[in-house]
Amino acid sequence: MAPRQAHRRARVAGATIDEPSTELWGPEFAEVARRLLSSAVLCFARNGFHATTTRDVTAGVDLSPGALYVHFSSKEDVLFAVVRVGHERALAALGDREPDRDANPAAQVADLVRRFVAWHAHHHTVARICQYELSGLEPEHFERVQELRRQINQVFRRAVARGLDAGVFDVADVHRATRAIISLGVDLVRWYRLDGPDSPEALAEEYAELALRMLGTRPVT
Amino acid sequence: MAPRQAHRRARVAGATIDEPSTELWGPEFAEVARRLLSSAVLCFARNGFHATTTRDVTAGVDLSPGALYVHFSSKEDVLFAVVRVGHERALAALGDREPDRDANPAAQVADLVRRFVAWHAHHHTVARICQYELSGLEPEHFERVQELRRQINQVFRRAVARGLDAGVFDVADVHRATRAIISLGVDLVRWYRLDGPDSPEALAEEYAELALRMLGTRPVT
DNA sequence: GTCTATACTGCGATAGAC
DNA sequence: GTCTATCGCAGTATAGAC
Repeated sequence: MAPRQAHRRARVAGATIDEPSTELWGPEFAEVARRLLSSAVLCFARNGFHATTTRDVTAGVDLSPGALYVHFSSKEDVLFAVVRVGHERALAALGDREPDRDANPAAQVADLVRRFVAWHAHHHTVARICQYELSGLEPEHFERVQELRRQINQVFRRAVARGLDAGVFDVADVHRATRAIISLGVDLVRWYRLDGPDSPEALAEEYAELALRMLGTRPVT
Repeated sequence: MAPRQAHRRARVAGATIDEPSTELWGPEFAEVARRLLSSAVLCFARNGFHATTTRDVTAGVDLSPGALYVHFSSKEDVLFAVVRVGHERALAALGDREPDRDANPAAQVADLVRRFVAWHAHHHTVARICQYELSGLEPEHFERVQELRRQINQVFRRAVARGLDAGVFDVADVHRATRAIISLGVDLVRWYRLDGPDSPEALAEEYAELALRMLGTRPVT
């Protein structure tokens, strides 16, 4: 068997892992818990949930192995916190306003794509865990996350459906079109890096235009 | 701690796992090795590489735990075989013919997308491991796989560049456009199921059209 | 709330018979 | 080439002192 520790540290699977910001977690968690979450995000993103040890997580914030269990009930509980908050923030980033009935549907879809892509680019390390590590969740926690994912899908689907009703989109099926748009926004967590040539906002703008093209509309200003 | 075995068996992370075909592995592997690989694919796709035990893999083909090591040197060696062959087949599916200089660039890109998407849909269980489990590879093996991924990217990039040179595409940047096209083809492994409403060929056709739209071209027949 | 020490489990890999 | 049996160890989680 290969030396696991060295092996693990070297593994990044091609993705650059940027430090997640501690503020992301909000007042729901105490200071130490927040730092543990950020350490966990780095570890999970680098090596995956199952390859990460509780010692890795605590060592990242200079605590002893046992200290984790004062703040979380298990390693899975840490993962759930990361994934739940990640999805909640992504959903919140889409904006909580009711869609304006009078606004241009194409502009609204473009706006959603911009928000979604910019959030995923900014928080691509957390978002990566939200996409890649769901298999580490216990069934009940997984179900809670699925519900958030359904809500995110619904926001996009409604916007696409409105444009289709208004006759400004040229696609055969709402679900399929929505799926393709979200695929673009999700897959960026696989390759995006903050120090690359594309700022989150530039990528957001590019993908908003691609989404409109896929929907069969010309860009709107 | 939760009961791990029951926990593990219940875990599918929302994706349907279809049985991989044994023929995929080709004559490179003996019969028993091929069956072990197919069992491993199922286990890895369901639970992830690290959550899968060598006992899970051997139990899937009614062998004793130790039998695995007659055919593979380690669990990681099994993963590498799966991921390497998966990438080789995906690359081969793109076709080995040199691009026809006289052919319509748009038609050529559409053809590549069709082949890529159809392969990933047909073999979505293997393809899922190729996208999600790279972090389980040792650095040297990971590098070998990266080389195959570069070749796949290059095939697409060349085709897009040809169309751009010919003036039939309306995009600012070859790399970015290629990236978006591949994102669609890759992300389907996250949600695709063979018993769903879209056949691999139907999805391939849909995505070929979306690719042409993103490139700023009208579909060609 | 953090520490040190450790109990307990389960897994990767090997040994040796057939 | 497959089996049974097992070694060695890594890793989660807990106990109990401070």
